[in-house]
Parts: sequence; C-alpha cells; structure tokens
Amino acid sequence: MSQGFKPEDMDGQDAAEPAPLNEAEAVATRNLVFVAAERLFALHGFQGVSVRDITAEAGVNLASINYHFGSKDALLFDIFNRRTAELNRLRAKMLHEANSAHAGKPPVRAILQALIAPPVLWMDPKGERLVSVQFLIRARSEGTDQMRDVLRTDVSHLRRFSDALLVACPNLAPEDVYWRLHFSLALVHNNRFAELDRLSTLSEGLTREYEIERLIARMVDFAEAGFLR
Amino acid sequence: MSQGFKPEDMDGQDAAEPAPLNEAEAVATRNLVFVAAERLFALHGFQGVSVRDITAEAGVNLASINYHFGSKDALLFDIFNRRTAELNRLRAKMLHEANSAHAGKPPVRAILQALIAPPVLWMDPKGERLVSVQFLIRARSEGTDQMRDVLRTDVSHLRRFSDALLVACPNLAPEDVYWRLHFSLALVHNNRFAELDRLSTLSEGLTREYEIERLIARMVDFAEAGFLR
DNA sequence: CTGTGGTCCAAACAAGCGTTCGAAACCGTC
DNA sequence: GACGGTTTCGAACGCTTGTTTGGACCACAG
Repeated sequence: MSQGFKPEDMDGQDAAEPAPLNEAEAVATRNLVFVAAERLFALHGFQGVSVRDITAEAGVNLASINYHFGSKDALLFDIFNRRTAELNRLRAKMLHEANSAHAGKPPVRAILQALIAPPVLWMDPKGERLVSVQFLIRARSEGTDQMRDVLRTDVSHLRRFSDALLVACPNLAPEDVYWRLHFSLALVHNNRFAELDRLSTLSEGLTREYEIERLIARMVDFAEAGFLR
Repeated sequence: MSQGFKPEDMDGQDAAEPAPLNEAEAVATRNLVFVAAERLFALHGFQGVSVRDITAEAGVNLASINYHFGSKDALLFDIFNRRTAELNRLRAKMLHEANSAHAGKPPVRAILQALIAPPVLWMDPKGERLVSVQFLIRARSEGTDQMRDVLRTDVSHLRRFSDALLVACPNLAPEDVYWRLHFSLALVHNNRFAELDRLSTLSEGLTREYEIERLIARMVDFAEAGFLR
C-alpha cells in the first residue's frame, strides 16, 4: 500500500526517468520497478517476464513488487491504466481541438488524425515513449483478464470518435462506419516490433527508417481513403 | 482422468475430427492432442495453456505430448507450420488464378482479394476453422521465438504479393506499396476475438452478426481504397 | 508359447514461478 | 542516542510448470 518517495534525491548525473510519472515521485524504488517492468514487458511479453527479471533489471529486491504494488498483475495493471489514460487524454485533446477548429463538425481526416497521431507519435524509435506504445499493443492480446475486460467493455473514449465519424459521414450506414473505424484502429495496433521487422525484411530495408510525421500521414491517408471511397 | 481409447470405437454420431490432418492417421492420440492444443491456444493464448490443460481436454495421458511431439514448443510449432502452410497455399492459389484471369497483370483488387479472403473465410463463426485462424493470429504476437523467427524472416510467400502490387501500381513509389501492404495485412491480423467483441460493444451489437463474404468485401474495399487514393 | 516393438500410463522429478515473512536497515523526530 | 514507521533484504514457502521414467499393456511374428 503506502508509497514511499523521496523528492530530494535526484542523483544529478543520471537522467533517470525515461517515463514521466508524477513529478513528485523521484527515483524511488517504485519508479525503478515501474519503468523496468514496462520496458521488459514491451520487449518480451507479459508471460515471458518474471518478477525476478523485473527486479533484477530495476536493481531492487525481489519483494519490492509485492510491497509497492501488491502483486505482479497489479503492477502491470497499474502501468496499463496510466498509459491508457495518457493516450486517451491526448486523443481526446486532439479531437476537441478538431471540434473547435471545424465548428463542431470536423471532417473525417481530422478525426482520424486525432485517433492515430497520439500513439504513433510515441513510436519514435529514438524517443523514450516507444516502450509505452509497445506495452499497450501487447496488453491488447497478452494482457491479464483484468486488462482485457477493460479493453472490451470500456469503449467510452472510442465512442466520441465513432459519434464524430457518424456525423462526418452522414451518407454512410452506421455499421459501415463502425467497421471502418475498426479497420483504422487495426493500422495502429499492428505496429509491433516483429511486424515492422517483417515489413523491413520484405521491402529490403526500404521501410526501415521512417519519419514519424510521414508515417502518421501515410496511415491517415490510407484510413481516410477507406472511409471516403 | 484415464480414458479408454479404442481406435475402433467412433460412436457414429460424433463427426470427430474438425481439423483435417493426415488421412493415414485416424483418431489417434496424436490427433486428439493436436486438435485440443490448437483450440485451447486459440482461446486462451500460448502461455496461458499448460500441457496438463491440453492433455486433459484431449482426454489422453500427460506424457502424450512429449511422446508424440517431443515437447510442448514442438507441438505448437507443428500446429503453426501446418496452418501457415495451408494458408499460404490457399493464398498462392488465389493469386495464381488472378494472374491467369488477368494475363499476368492482375489489378490491385484481385491481389488484395487473394491476400485477405483465405484467412477471413476461416473466420466463419460456425465453421471449424475459426480456431485455426485465431491460433495463427495469436502466434503472431505470443508465439515461441521459433515461430517469430519464421514470421520475421520468411517473407517468400508475401513477396509474390508485393511484386504483384508493384506491377499493379507502377505510379506508386515502392515504399508506398510496401507500407500499404503492411496496412492491409493489419486488417486481417486485428480480427481477434477481443477486438471483435470490442467493436460489437462499441456499435451496440450492430456488427455482431457478420456474413463472411460481406466482411471480406468490406476489408477489400477498405484496403483497395487505400491503395488507389 | 515366447519375444518384440510400439503405445499408454501413473508417478515422480527438477526447476521456475509469485508470494510471504521476520529481521535488518534506514529515516526524521523526539 | 533511542524511538516508531517505512522500506529493504535474504530466505523460504507452496505451487505449477515441462519433462522423464520404468513398467504395464497390446498386437503380432517366429
């Protein structure tokens, strides 16, 4: 339960936290565990990483996970919730801005941009958020029952997007809109390391180095075309 | 748990083998294990299913997996290889037919049809191949290192499709073609149970009952639009 | 009948897992 | 300097995992 943090010690040299959590919490054990767990899970999958792997990577005692988070599942659910909330916040913000810019009736492209850009912006190979998006993608298929229940039943954040799309496509049957939204989300969820590797192999390196903004544009182009056809 | 196995007893009514393997092998233990493993893995994921779960479901002895397949990993790799080969064969056949029908230069739509139709045809909720496609989708993210190595490095079957698409889209930059092929494959790979459930929740049941041919048409429409835009 | 090769089975094995525990170490405060 | 609450630590617990073992069983050939 109780969470310890010592705001004073920052160690100076070590840049430390790749993942911004709560600025009140410094390099406490809790954060070391959080970051290490997110990274390892993103790389090797949920079931493929043990609490011993995590605590070893974090350089803390084996019992730390249970002390600070209660259990391994609770730790990963915590990571999942924070990252999901972050992502939903970014998406909601972009959708809100699109609404403002287009008098409450944004075009399909602006809606898709708000849906796609936030997670793909995290995919910058040099950025420290890459592990977060890979974590979330993995959680989608390998997560705990708890995670998958949330993913399956909590669609409130998506509803804003489907509602906006229904308005933007008045001549489309609602089920067409839903299916195409499903297809658009697929573009994002398919960007695992392995899939990008495969694409790189297939294209003989042509797609290896991508610029994030360009990639987002590609995806939005593709999805938009599917909606407007 | 022990169960009498008598090769002659077929019980008449029960159609028995949902997955065609090798006709020389009847309802041997090996096949019971194969079918049970594929089903359980498709439902609960690779790491979420133990050899005890599989043998219990198959009604055979615990040691059967190691006796007939060598190891749990080898069993699942065997399933993976058979299903992958099956799928690639179907896709290659459809692509070949498209080639014949269009004098060696099939249009984008025919190529995408050959890519998308085979796995989605398996997705018939009433068909017995549903577990096969769900198995393969899961293998893509949760599979063993062996499976993922194959997926990442063996792109020979995909190359036929990328080559055909490069010919069909002479005015597109090759990297555009590769990215859009990647996006098109995403549509297929995203059809996990959980994702379809989520879509169904979001659309309030509007997408729950889908007709396979209609779904394939939707996906091909979407992907084709992304290519031709 | 005796032997042989393939299959099945109950039982056990070692290793790894998540978790728990009591004591040690640390902290600011008295 | 001793105290009380918090955190860390090494060690152990109980359980599940994949795999192995040695013998029982069965069909068939000599």
